[in-house]
Amino acid sequence: MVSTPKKNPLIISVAIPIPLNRLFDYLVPNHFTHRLLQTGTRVVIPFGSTTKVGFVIENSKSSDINIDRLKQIIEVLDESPLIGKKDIQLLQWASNYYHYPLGEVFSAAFPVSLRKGKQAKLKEEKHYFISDKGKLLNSEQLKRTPKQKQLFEFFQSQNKSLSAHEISAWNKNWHPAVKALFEKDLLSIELKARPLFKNVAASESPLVPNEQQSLAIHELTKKLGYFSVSLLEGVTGSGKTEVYMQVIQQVLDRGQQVIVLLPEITLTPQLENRFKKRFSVGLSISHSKLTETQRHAAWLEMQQGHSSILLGTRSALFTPLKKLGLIILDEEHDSSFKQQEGFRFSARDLAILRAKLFNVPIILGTATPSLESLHNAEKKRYQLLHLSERAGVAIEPKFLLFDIRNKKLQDGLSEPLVTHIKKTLAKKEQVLLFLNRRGFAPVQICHTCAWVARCNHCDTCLVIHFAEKVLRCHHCGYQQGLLNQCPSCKAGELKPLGLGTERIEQGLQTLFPKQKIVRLDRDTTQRKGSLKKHLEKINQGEVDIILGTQMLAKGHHFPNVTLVAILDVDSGLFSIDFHATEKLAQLITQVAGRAGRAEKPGKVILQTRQPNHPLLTVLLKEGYNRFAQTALAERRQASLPPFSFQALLRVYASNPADPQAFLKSVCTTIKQINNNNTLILGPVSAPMAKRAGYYHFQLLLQNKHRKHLQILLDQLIPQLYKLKEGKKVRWSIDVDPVDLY
DNA sequence: AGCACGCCGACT
DNA sequence: GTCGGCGTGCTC
Repeated sequence: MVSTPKKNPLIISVAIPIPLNRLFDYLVPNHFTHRLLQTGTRVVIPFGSTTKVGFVIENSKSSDINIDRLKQIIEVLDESPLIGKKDIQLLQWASNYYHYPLGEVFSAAFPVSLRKGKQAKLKEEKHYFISDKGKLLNSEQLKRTPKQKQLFEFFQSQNKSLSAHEISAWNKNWHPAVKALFEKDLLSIELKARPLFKNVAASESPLVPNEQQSLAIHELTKKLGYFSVSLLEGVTGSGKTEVYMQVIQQVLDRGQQVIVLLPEITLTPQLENRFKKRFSVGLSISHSKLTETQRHAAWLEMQQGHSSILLGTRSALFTPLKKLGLIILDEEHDSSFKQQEGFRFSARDLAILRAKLFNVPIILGTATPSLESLHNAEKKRYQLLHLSERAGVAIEPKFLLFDIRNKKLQDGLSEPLVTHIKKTLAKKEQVLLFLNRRGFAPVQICHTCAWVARCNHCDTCLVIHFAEKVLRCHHCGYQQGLLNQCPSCKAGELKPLGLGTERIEQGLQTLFPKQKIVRLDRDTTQRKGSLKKHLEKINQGEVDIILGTQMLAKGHHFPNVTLVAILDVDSGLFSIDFHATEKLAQLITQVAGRAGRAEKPGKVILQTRQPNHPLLTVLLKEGYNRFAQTALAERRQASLPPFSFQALLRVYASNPADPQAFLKSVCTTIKQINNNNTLILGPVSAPMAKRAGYYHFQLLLQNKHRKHLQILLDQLIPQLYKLKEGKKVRWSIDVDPVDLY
């Protein structure tokens, strides 16, 4: 076919996944124009000296670029766009709001396979059936291979072709026998399209909800079919999941699909198992630890309606659905819903927008709501639903503050804490110790001249990892062997200073030589499945003391733990980041939630040098909600979010003068445009200026009105691309930053 | 982001 | 004399 139209050429604007905030125009050859290329259609286009997959945004008759300079598209990949109009709207909004290139934002909504141009087809299923040769066979002839005989007879009894799935349902260890029969030419293979719904037998029926659960289920069911945001505040163990499942059932009964978002990959298997037992519909899983093929399949299963429930992390939010009916976002307060590099979106905020666009309800679940969400609930933008009863028993853990000023600590443990641990162990109950620092000790220091081992690439000290005999930087990963002698004074002895989980573990082993101690941190759970193994051992009662970092705080159930101790809460009390106290309060409450489940009352001990700190006293005496109110009042007073809106401009380069020059120039630029009373905070060096050999600086912009900040950014960002000082640095914009680092 | 073009050091 | 270092500049 001849192409290049000379008259009335059709031109399309394409969003391409490159860090440039503009579209590129292309000519559409005649043989593609029998249908209009709709927004969202994937096209292959020549770009520079390579080819790329881009997304059609607009059709037009003209272009700002001289028509002779336009190239032609190479291929149209989709008959029609793979994502719907509302999802495209969502992506366009996100691109504008987060000031991130549209092509990159589109890209984030697709699995890598589709970004690379793979066909949007689910693999056909292999089906086996008895071959012509097999039809002539008497199964008795297979009596020397009983497995094969059994399988062959199963095929005869079914009298139809069977998928791997169906054979598995009959016998899990079918594979060798099928292979053998196939090789003997007794079975043949055909490919069949996937059935639209895979029905799996559910083995569990709904539990009888308590009064609060019933009320929540009732309220949430009423909202189906319309947009609303519900903040489901349920303390740990109050049965949030049961509420979710009963509402999900209602959505499934309406023939609709559900997205369930979780902050962490480690939490997906738990929920996956419960869902599989409860629901007889297709369930797809999507998170970054799956293979590309698996994510491709999950995306298309939801898009084509094979599955009804999608369980996933942050990036799963954009998965297109045939018929969205409900979004659930669990552990709403968790900061991992905010993407921390590249396209820095908040999955929570975009999930709410998505629910709004599709006119469906969204449930935000948590035991410790974020201050923003509580503020929104106060403003009646969200409906607050409470689950305060712990399912089964209603025992709140008891908090104890241990003042460790001037107290002798043995490997981080105060004497009274050791006594409590002993008492708990004597009752055959488990102890959970929490310290948010891994490694043996955070510093190796010279006893004579006070020289410390520092990282050459970062502003940090090297952390001692005793078992591995290395000093390691927790920021850039640099490591070297342990030093025996001080390289500075060449005389002094080098000693570990401070505490890490590894050192505490060693200390515990001397204190409790007969007890089984398990340490859970990034160092001990790196191998796949090792976390799961540890958790199983803990819940089978094979472990007496559990010691770990952050990862313990999230969602894992330890029914026999009755004593929880946070060894050092002080580090969270005096951070320069105003989010730190909120995060600490959430952490304490979440960790405390691990104690005293089942029939045993729990105790939570906090070791601190700040026993009179208002945050701690309010939190412990009056609970998380009172704390949140106090913290919100403080934020209002200081005009901090959610009473103002922020954007952070981060800059780094290998020469510290370059980011400083850039930010100086940025400040001048801001003052030249109408900045709507935007506060300019900075420029300052980032809290840790040197990281992995680069010097980081930042500028914080703050305005009481979201819109005013957005208008400023709209004007400012195109200028940033033009600043000559910007060429020597890497910069990025973070709208609504949650980590000011 | 890629990828090419472009001007200065150690190598067959 | 060239291979290649990565600095800057463009991509419809």
